Amino acid sequence: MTSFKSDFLNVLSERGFIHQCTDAEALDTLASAGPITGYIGYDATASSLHAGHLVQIMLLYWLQKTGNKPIVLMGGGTTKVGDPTFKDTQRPLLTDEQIQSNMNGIKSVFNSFLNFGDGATDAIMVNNDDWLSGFGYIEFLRTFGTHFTINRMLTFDSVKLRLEREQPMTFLEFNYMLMQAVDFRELNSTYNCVLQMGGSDQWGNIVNGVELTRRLNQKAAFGLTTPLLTTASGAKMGKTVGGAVWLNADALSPYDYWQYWRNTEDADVGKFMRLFTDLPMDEIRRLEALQGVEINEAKKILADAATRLVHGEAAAATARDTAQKAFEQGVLSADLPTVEVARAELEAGIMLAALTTKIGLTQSNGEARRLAQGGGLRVNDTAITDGNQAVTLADLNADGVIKVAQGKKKIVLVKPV
RNA sequence: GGGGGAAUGUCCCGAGCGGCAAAGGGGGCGGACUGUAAAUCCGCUGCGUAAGCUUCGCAGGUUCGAGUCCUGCUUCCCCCA
Repeated sequence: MTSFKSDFLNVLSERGFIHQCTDAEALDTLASAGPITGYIGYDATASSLHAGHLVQIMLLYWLQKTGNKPIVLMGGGTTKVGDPTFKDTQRPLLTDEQIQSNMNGIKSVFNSFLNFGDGATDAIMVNNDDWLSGFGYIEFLRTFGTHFTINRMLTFDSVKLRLEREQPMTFLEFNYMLMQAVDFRELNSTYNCVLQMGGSDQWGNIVNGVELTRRLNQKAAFGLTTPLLTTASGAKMGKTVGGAVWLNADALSPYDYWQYWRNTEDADVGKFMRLFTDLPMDEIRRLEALQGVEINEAKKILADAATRLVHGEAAAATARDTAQKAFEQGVLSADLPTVEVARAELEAGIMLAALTTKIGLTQSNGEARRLAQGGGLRVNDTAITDGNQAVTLADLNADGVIKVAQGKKKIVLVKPV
């Protein structure tokens, strides 16, 4: 592994963030000379970012930690077009209202990772709608269209893939890469931003921005991408029982978030600690070397550190404590996910299958029944194989709740009200 | 403009002589084994307590019966112009 002069690239490099870089040497020289400004763009396609975005967020985190200025670019404008990169089909267009509300949801998570403000290395957040929407069509074409050739655009993998699979790509989507390039140029003009980062799938888009900036602004500009992340067994990252691993607490509770990291495969522990925590490298090297049962300790530390970054120290501690009680001591903690059910319903007796569906453990009664048959449902730690069995107030435990579990890891406390 | 093909189980791929709730994968979930891991093995994977109900691009039609045949429409692909 090459050694760099700048802290920034050294950290990224030893932690495994770097996949490709347009000119690592020149970027290193620049970064070692003084603070640089870099940005990453996020399109507002959902109301929360998820674990898949985390690598990129960590890039901004380290950028700031090593004395540089991060810009968070909200894709208010680009989301209106929709990024076609490596997608098979066009996604439905979002309305302005949806985009706005998604952006509001996404913004909050950055506060946990970055310090925003007016200082030299304080992070700022900008919205590309501010400049993109202002362009007239002809003006846009004349200003930027002349710098892109169709010949070149068609050679990008992101476009080629779609064409080779004989899937249509609309002209609208085809314009996305221009808009992203314009973003970089705009940020370079306004904030002297010299670096765009992103996932490896963004390489083509980033390179376009780098070239456009160099050409129009006659300034140095760099691009850097992170490797595509999969777990050691090849699965895509960021999925869990309930769906994506969201970063917003209202989309995924800190407890579930903690659980996600706790369940990391052995082989991924070191990699994840490098990428998703700020633990010192010495400690990571020590922890990832643990073997067998001992590596579970490392996983807890990983979960703690990762949760702390997103949800804060207190939430991480609570999550760990809750998990420890539930899994290691077999004790219930009041902090487990709790759902309130009308007392009257329990009094009358509610079918187990209906109950699990009601509290979100299953999607339909039929699914619940099948699950039960396979031994996947338990009430107060007793497996119930008949989904039609009634759950009543008699099932309340000493704490006045009913513990319903789907499998071994998904536990919900039912509380009568 | 002409000719030929394709759309299947609300995750993906993909079989399907007129009797099909629809083969097989992948993925996901559950169980066993373990260490809240991986690998492996087993089970489940449309809705309904049930009778039953609703699915194969959309709308009609033929038939006792249609994913399967006919007509029209939509979308996509290929070839010719």
